[in-house]
Amino acid sequence: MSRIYADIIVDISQEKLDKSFQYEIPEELQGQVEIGKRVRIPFGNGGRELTGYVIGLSEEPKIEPDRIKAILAVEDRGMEIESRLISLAGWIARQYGSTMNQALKTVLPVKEKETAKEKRYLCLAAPEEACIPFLEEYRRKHYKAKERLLQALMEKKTLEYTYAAAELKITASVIRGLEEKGLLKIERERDYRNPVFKGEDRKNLEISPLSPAQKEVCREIFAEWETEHPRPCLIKGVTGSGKTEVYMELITHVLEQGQQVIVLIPEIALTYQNVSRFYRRFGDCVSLINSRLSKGERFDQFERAKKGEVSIVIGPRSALFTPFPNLGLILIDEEHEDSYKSEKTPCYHARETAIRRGEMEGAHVVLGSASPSVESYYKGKTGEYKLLYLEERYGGSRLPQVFVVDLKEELKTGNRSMFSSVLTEKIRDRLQRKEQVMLFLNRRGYTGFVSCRSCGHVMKCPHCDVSLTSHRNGRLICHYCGYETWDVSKCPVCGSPYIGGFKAGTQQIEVLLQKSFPGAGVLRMDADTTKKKDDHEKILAAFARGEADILIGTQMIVKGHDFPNVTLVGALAADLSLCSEDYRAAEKTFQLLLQAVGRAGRGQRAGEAVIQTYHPEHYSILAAQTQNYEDFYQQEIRYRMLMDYPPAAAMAAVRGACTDEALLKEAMSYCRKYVKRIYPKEDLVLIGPAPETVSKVQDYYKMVLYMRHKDREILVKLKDALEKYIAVNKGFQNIYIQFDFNV
DNA sequence: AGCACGCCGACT
DNA sequence: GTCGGCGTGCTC
Repeated sequence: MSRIYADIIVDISQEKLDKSFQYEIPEELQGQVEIGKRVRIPFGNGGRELTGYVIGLSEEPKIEPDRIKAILAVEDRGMEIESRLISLAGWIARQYGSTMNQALKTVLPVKEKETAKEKRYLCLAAPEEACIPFLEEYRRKHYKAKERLLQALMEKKTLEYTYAAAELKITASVIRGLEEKGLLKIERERDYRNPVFKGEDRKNLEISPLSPAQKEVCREIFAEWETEHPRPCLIKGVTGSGKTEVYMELITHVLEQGQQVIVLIPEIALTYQNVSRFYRRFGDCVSLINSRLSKGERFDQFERAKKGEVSIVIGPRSALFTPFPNLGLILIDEEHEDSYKSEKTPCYHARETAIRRGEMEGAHVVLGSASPSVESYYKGKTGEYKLLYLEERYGGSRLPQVFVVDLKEELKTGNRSMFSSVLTEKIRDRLQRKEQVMLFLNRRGYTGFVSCRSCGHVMKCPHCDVSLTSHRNGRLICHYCGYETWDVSKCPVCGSPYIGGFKAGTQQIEVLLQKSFPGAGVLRMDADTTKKKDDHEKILAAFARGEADILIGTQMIVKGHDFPNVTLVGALAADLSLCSEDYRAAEKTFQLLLQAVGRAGRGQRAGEAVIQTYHPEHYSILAAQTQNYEDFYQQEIRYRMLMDYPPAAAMAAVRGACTDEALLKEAMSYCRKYVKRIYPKEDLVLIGPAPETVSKVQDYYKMVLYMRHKDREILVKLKDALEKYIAVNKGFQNIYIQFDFNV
């Protein structure tokens, strides 16, 4: 009879134990040990007892069977919700190519409990005079580590444990030595945490009745929920159509069933102003999670959720893992926002993961956006999601009027400045009327593409249809496939010498503005002026109070806040993101422009927007001008299908990092060769390896290999195989490989 | 993380 | 020789 072994992750708070261990299941625990269960296990030589998580069951012992120890006990405290989250972690690890340990850490804040709650400090336990003889003794005996530690302790009195370990290279045995001499004490300090939520005045609670359109959307969603296999619902609702009222109605319905709700909002929109409506409507059962919360505070919120003290959690991406015992609904607002995709391994996408969690726990998923991501809208159109429209703006506010300025024409008339004549004129007009202006410089993805200022031609890769990036060595490089060519001094299309990178920052614009409009109050918002956490809000608040006439900034300024007195929005160079080297460039450009344009004239006054571009004929610009999402989508999906980009096919990235460039290059090309060897069929497209957009970070060179295939499962299998290949190959020892399934 | 093991300088 | 610190590697 073959034995069954349990694969167990020992202690997820320990980075170094990032692998699973096999344990025997003793007779009396047979049947109790399942995936996701918490178990007590012996670990290490000292017979140390630890808690582990069962992540799998296997029949084959991986090491000699006599070295395998047995599970001591199953913790039944390990509630159902945790085991569900652990299976979700399993899915994340598989889907996004991370280790189980990394996935568990993303999903379970539980284990951070110890570290966040109890910070360990090393404290000097003897008076300084008493230490000096020891210090001298250590110096004499060349006990370098002890000397180092004691010296530091005498200077600072207390040290953080982790700091001592990392910076002073102190090991546990050294600390024990000093402790025995009575020179040092380890203090565990509890982080006392205050509750986040202060009671909100609910007296002025008024529930506005739903409009017929809103009612209809709710009715359709409820009808979908009644079906046997409810699909995720996608509400495409223009700004001002009252999506929030619909959300409220859905939430109320779910709460009435005794279930709980998770509301995801992009981090940037997670302001008090935005969530206070939820407090007013639902009161104390609402809990807010944001990145300003410490890990401990976040843990407390999760704990409250588990105990049933709250039933609505509002937060960013990470709030998705709130351990509600009976989750009924996950709402994702502004579902197209890219902050829903994690940039750390596992690079999970909150939308996909929410849908998975919904399936597993029988919770509904509702997505909302004024301009859904191409992927989601595609799924809506093909029936994978239920698509609902909320197109009518109430309050009758009008769409802003949008002017598109061709910068090529401006150049022809001799205007080489950042401001077209139309925009200059309109700014002057607003200043006179004491209305406000927002100028938006889209620098996302700007990495030095090369374009002709005369005809607008952009140097593109002949293989990938993305912009080439100019490098200091005088070469133009494609970051998708590595194609290289010489930089040009003349436009290959029209012969104009006005070809080069677009170089302008918000700072230069500020200077230019002050020159052109002396006396105008200008506020600038970019990475420089928002270094501290609150700077962002402070600038916006100052602008809202009318302390400046013009606000210039990067994409930060177009998200979130409404300014009723803003009647003009200018997008200074809409192309900057259009020409980034990313197949999503058009989508991102359209999204940003649509949002920017939407900032104009939110109050009673009619708004205007000016889009300056070198590509007035590009569909993303045209669609932004008419503010027509449908037009944009039709063009974009055609392009994606034609080029086999998602959602037509799945893409995965293999990202490598190494301090040795040559070694990295070789290793990455081996990856490519290996993948090609085990999957030689033509339907797999390999792109690269090529340097990453930012090709060197802190002495680490970075390269990426893209894999594209119709079937995501194939990519997952290839990733698994590649992972094994990398693990057994000595040549990969100093190379960090990361997988990203959501390119 | 915690523990054992083995290397190497210092001192009997 | 031996004592003991300190780095390294392993834990199913």
